[in-house]
Amino acid sequence: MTHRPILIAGPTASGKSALACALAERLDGWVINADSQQVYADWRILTARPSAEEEARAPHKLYGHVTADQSYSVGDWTRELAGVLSDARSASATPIIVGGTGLYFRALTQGLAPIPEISAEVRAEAEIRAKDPAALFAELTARDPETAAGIDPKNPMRLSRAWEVLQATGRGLAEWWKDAAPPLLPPSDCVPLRLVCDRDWLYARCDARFDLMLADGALEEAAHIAALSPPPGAGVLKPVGALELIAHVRGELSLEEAASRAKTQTRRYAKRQLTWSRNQMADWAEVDAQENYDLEGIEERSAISA
RNA sequence: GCCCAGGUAGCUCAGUUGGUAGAGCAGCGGACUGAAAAUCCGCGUGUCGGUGGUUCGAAUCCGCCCCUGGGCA
Repeated sequence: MTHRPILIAGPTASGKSALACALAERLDGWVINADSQQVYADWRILTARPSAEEEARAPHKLYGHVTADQSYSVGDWTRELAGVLSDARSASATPIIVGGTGLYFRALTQGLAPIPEISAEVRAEAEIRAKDPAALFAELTARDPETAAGIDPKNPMRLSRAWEVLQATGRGLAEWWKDAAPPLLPPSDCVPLRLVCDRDWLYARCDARFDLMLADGALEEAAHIAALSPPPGAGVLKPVGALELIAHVRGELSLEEAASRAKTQTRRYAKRQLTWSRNQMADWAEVDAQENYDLEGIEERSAISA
């Protein structure tokens, strides 16, 4: 490998996959997915996975390899990524990690606590308890005040996670975090880039892209998923627009209404990504998504000086 | 042309007997440690159609005008 790994974080519909592909071609690299939804095999169009043409131009890893009945988490991703990075090293390929999931990038560059997998029984119990956030927060405050102090008292998912870890391992999250493993890729060992762009420009692209998804067969994908009848809350139902399109396929929502809601959800998602990027990745180098990419400049930054 | 109902936030609307206005959605800001395209927190952003009048004071009452929808011709 003659180049350091390149990290490309950007909001949905910002054109980051195209940038990654162009860089991979230029540097003999691999495009590696850092998007929590593009891992699902059954969603290609709705999750805006790289096209077949792009996949033919450079190797793409960790895309579409998770089946609809599987769950997937940042832990799964981090473990799989370790293997891919190792393979890339053997193949002398430059890893180009691209995606929109801020949490995945955080785990990658800052490390993840070695918390064991929690059993389905405990997780189910935690989910039930989280339906009463106030009570669960009170219990956590009593049993694990250090973790509770750092948790949003009204956020059921965060409370549920804190409780399940405490219940299953006997240790609180705050304790576990103190054992965080060193990051797979410290920022000093890679080139972290974040795409920035004008808000109106991005929103217009989100809207236009959803219409393209419909034209490309997103409804057929939704019909396929609907036929699998995944349980409510399944990971495969998480992509923006999934529930709306499935509702339309089932005749519960007009296409116009489904599309309108999905576009709104997409904009809200993009906004959250921008907030994360602006505040959590403030020290990453900015790349303007609206201008022609300076591939040469990025290559130079990535080059390992002898 | 006449009659009726409406013109209040980006949208849909609320606004009691006159005291310069508030909900939902959208939008904006923020959080985020194994569901993260998830989940959660915070913030009204306004010539109350226009204009003249009554009044200490008008989104609110009166006159005229403009616009929209419906009805009658």
